[in-house]
Amino acid sequence: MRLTDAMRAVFVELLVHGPLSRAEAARRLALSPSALTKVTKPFIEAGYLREQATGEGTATVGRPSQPLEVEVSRMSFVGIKLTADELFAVRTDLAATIQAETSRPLIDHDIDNVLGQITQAITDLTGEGRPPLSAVGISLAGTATPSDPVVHTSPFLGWSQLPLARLVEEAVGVPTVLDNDVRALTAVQQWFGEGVGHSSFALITVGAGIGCGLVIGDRLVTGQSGAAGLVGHLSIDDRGPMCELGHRGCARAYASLPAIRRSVAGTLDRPELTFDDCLALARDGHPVARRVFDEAGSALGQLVATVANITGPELVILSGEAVHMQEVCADAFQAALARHTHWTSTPVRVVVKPFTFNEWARGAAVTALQHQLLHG
Amino acid sequence: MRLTDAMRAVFVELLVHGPLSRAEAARRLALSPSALTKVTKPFIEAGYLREQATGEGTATVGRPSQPLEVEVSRMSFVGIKLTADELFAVRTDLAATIQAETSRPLIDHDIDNVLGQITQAITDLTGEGRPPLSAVGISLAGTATPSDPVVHTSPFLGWSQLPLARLVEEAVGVPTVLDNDVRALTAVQQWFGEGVGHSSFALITVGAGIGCGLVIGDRLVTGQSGAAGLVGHLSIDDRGPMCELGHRGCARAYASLPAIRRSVAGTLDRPELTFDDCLALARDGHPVARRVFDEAGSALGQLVATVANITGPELVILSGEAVHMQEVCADAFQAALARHTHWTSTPVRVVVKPFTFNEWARGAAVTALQHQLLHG
DNA sequence: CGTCTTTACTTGACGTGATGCACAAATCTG
DNA sequence: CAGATTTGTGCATCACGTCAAGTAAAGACG
Repeated sequence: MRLTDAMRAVFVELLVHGPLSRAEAARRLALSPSALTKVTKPFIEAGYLREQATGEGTATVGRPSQPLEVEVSRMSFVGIKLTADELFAVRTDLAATIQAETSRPLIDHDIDNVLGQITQAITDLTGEGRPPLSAVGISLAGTATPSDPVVHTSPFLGWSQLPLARLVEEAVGVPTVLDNDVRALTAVQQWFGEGVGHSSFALITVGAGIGCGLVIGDRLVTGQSGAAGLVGHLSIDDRGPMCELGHRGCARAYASLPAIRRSVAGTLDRPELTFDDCLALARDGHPVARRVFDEAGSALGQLVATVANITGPELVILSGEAVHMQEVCADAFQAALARHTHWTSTPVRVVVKPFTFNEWARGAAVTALQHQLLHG
Repeated sequence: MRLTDAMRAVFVELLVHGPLSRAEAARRLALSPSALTKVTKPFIEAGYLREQATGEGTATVGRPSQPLEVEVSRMSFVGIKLTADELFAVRTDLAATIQAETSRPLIDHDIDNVLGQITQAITDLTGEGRPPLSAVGISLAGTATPSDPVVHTSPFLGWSQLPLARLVEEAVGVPTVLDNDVRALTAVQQWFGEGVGHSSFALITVGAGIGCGLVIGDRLVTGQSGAAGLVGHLSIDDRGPMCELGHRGCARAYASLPAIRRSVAGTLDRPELTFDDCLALARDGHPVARRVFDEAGSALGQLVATVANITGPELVILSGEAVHMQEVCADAFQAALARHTHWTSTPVRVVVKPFTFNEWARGAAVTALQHQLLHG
């Protein structure tokens, strides 16, 4: 089935903005109603769209509308997140709902072994009787972009100039795209999360490091050779704690999960404390933990304000493995956000999104999904 | 003459990327050669395009190409920059070349008086025998955007909710657009300056304040209600000089023109010193001036690195009334840029653009020009 | 209870805007 | 002077979306 621009636009609109009547979709996309009947017919015949059971709910004048819905099970995607020592994979449907997941350790970084693990994970997730796999997405920390199938340099995997997407594509026989991990998470928010309905927003992730993904003018910002959103080492002040690169007072020294844990556990000389232990101490009012989390919140607030001042997003989404620290440092965060927001603006709206680790792999799946629907 | 998307694209391509043969333009825009004959014919007939005199220069096989050139005198624009106490206006042709300029003091901020000054300036610049005025652009500090004809709040002009573009449009009878001053400068660079050929770049201006304009994915970034690029109060450190809002070590306290002058003149207790006097002292190795300019350069380097880390531009353009201080602080600038650039990236390429004050008004003209060609 | 109004959807004729193809034009190459 | 090569043009064609007209399905109303 050859797709026109209008067909793609209609399908994506229905996928992202839920069931819509033809009339409503036509209004939103500035198309004629007749265009919509024409455009949707082949999708319905091929089973990609379906007419919703008439809800008989809203009593309104005129002929009742016939909402169209994407048949989300009609396509299937696998997303894979690579870290230095483990591989996480999920299978999702068209709505990015996770259908199955798996993970496996990476013994070494030899490309043949990793490739084997990847193909194994994919076959595990896509057995018999399931909708055929449409595309695979792979995300990793570093400067990958979907428009380029090769990993140029990956410090922690020790790869350079590795055409990973092409290798996987040849091994599995399915289109494969590569992307930066934070950008992949941003793609999830853009189509299926808090970003829906916003033409510009920023996603800030707090976890092992601090990341930032940007959507501006409805487009995910890539940056030159994939290097945008590098906020981890933003200078907060010049007297604070030190990061592993020797930056005093940089954002990840203040607010990353390992830095916070180290700071509390180190000061108390209790190396066994986990991050959540530290968080519990702060919740109980322990002065050291409180101070560390307050400073982390302040650092994050300043970071969010800086990103917002520069890019002017409608919304900032906070997420990552350590977002739940907001429960103890929200006040410090808001104070710093207000203090560092440019005086002519009001502080940007911030929403906190809870985070589970498989979200990383889901991001990779959404990257594949977007690429397939927009450029497939 | 009704314009199709392709016609607009071809015209803009020829305007921005200089004379091009039909064949070359067709390749760049992914159109068929025959489309180009068809598209360019009405422009040539109406006198907007012209076939260049055959240069007989480049000896190459095949039929020689017939480059097309925009007849830049065919349209005319006026750009106006408003400051608290003066109005600067220029008239330009289609290539944004300044044809005439004028300025006049603003006695007060009463809207009728200002409107009178504006219309007077426009009639001064557009006398008899000149190509008819196509559009007017007005730029001012603050959060204006071309999509909205009203000045919502302008702190230093004391206006709020003033539909300035509509008023000028009614008074002069020509389409009028409003924009932020730094964004207008960025538009000049995008189409007629260093930004040509780059799909993403940042413009940093250093003058009375510090501004930032962004182009990402070939689009000028506006930000929510025009609030992007607010880098002036970026925190550089927390011990440095103080700005007028009481921020310690913020960028404008380190690197804006008045702050530098105040810092040198104040320390030396010589209030008569101008900025250029201070610059001369630094050039001569005066320890106080040297230190102040070095710190300004460092602050700017850190600021540029921060913007580049977040948005990943291909290029950063430095401009503004005080850029020429680079002649004494380039080393400090480069060192700070390298130090604050994210470790996985190489420092962004920076070019310094000399600046004359009428550039502000030229920016407004280019805003009008872009708006006219893209949406007129 | 029938008729009117309102909104949703469908169908086929039509128009617009770009393409493909054939061809002319203008140069260099051997 | 006969290819080779590239540019530019005219015309048939085609693809994609709009327009106009008509059908469908509900509530509103006398």
